[in-house]
Amino acid sequence: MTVSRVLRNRGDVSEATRERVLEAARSLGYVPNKIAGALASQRVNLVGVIIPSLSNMVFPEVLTGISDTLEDTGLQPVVGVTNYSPEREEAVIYEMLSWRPSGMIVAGLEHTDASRAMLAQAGIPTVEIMDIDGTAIDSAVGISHRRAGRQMAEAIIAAGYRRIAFCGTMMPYDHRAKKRLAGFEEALAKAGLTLADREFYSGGSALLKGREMTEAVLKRTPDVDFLYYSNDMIGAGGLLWCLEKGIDVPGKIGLAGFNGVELLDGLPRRLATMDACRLEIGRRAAEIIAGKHEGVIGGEVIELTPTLQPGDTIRR
Amino acid sequence: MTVSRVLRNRGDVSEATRERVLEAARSLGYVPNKIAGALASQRVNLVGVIIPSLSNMVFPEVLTGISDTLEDTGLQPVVGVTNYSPEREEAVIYEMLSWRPSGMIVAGLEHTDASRAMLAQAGIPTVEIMDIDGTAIDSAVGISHRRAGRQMAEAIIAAGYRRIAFCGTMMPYDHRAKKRLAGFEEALAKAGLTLADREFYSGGSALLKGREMTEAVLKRTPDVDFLYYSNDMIGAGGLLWCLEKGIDVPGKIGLAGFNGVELLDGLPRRLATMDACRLEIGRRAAEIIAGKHEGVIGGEVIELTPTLQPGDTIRR
DNA sequence: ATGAAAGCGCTAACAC
DNA sequence: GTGTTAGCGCTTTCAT
Repeated sequence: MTVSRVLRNRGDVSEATRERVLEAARSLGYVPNKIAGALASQRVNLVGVIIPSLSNMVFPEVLTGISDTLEDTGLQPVVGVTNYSPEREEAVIYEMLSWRPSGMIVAGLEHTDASRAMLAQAGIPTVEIMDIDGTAIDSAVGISHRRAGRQMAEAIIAAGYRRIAFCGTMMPYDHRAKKRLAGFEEALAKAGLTLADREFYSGGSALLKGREMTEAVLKRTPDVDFLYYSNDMIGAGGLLWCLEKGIDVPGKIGLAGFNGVELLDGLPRRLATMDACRLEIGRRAAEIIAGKHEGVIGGEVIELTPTLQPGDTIRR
Repeated sequence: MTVSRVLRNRGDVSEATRERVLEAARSLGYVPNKIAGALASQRVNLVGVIIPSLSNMVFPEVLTGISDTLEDTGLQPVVGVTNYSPEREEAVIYEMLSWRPSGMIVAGLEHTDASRAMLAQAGIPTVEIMDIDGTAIDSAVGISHRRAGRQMAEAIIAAGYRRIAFCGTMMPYDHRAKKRLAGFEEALAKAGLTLADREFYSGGSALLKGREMTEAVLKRTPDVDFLYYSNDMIGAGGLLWCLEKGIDVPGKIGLAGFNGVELLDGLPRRLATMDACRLEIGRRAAEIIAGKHEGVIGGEVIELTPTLQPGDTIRR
């Protein structure tokens, strides 16, 4: 009826009735029922966002980008967390799709077959984010982690390091870290090198783990002259440890991480890293959803290019 | 019809038909429409969670607690971010309530009148988290920040420090930081002391800001012998700066932060801090919602007691 | 400019 | 154990 028109600023309503309705709504503390509205209109202003974790600052940052961009489109993000489990992801996707959102943003390109099928059949825009090394269901926004790893290896080799070791997470489902390492080793191989050592961890304080892993590697393989970390937090831990031990960085040992986290700005020395374009990825993904919303069709793949920040932990 | 019964494991359905329905659903890639279901059943498995920010690791951690606990209750968190703006919070609450969630979890006790009214009238359990210094709408789970500030001040004074300064955020709506400072100053006053200096910041890398503020304070008020930071990140920045400058910590200057963040474990020295019980708060809040769901009524206020971790940056 | 009526896709209650 | 029916609170379309 008329009330509905007023509340949605639709159709012609006289100023008088309009005022009356608004007043009544306010005094009654009326909150419309979107469930009924959505059912009737077949329109839902929700966007499902699925990420592996909230403990890793990377994802809250992507979320911030999404949230900021969506803010003035009338769309609302709904977040689901998978804990890096494909089965959990499948369940969360199912759950979200059952609310018939206007779009989905999902981290990564690796999903169960069922997940891919559901997303493909949902009839809504889907954006896979963070990674572009693989096949997208619909749209994708991210960087090539393979290339990022390769690039870092090339920079390290160019700087003259030869005994290079790797420290990273053990998580079997962190596909992006895995791709970075693959690209890294690929570039090493091309230069006739192989990893001098490698160390993995899971759980705990990343900064502390970085220290421990660094110590372990250097004890086991004392002639290592470079440590490549799968993320900045463990890299920062390694850096602090080296500085404390009085090790010459980057003279005797060079260090590099990945992500370009803000935290690094406050460290005694700037760790070499690579920006993962997190905010930008979030923004672009949200823009695609918001745009599709207006009628565009067809998947697009956007590759962002991370910049290598040499910092002060690679010799020049 | 029967299909509905199967999909929800309700009522008696023969194994045969059950199988048939399930099979059909699977092959059709059928995803039920929760919108229609919710409208018909007047039940929604969603819990609204409203927090000020995702950039501050504190909130993702609370979310993790909520998410973990809700996981096996069939309830799903839906996150809204306010950026510390009461108006935005009001809008987000309105938006969420319009989806008729089973419960709401909202950070803090300070809200606009309209927000409070909406939550009070929604007829669903509401849990205000993080803080208990004030009046709750329904239930609340948190710590007394006022008391936390007081306790830290008492410990500092007991350790013999007398020229005490404060460094913190400038955010006018960070009520909890404000309460900690109030409690802190209250305890100082009781000992006949006042803050020797104070410095505020907003935005940027917290670690870096911690360094800058520490330097600024010590330059302006060289006889300061203790720095109380409103959070651990800036405290960590201050600690790193002091260590680099060769300042005797905690001999010449003592330091303390707040939150008990994991990061501190990897620092060269353990910053004194106070655990804010973030995970526990998330868990308890989720439990209240999940419990109410089952029929209990009446608001309860749960005060958690943070423990002071003296670390290595307070003299003993 | 306003009202009336027909669903949206489910669930709940009841019949069979 | 299975089918039938009447809504849930809106939006949409069509009349007035």
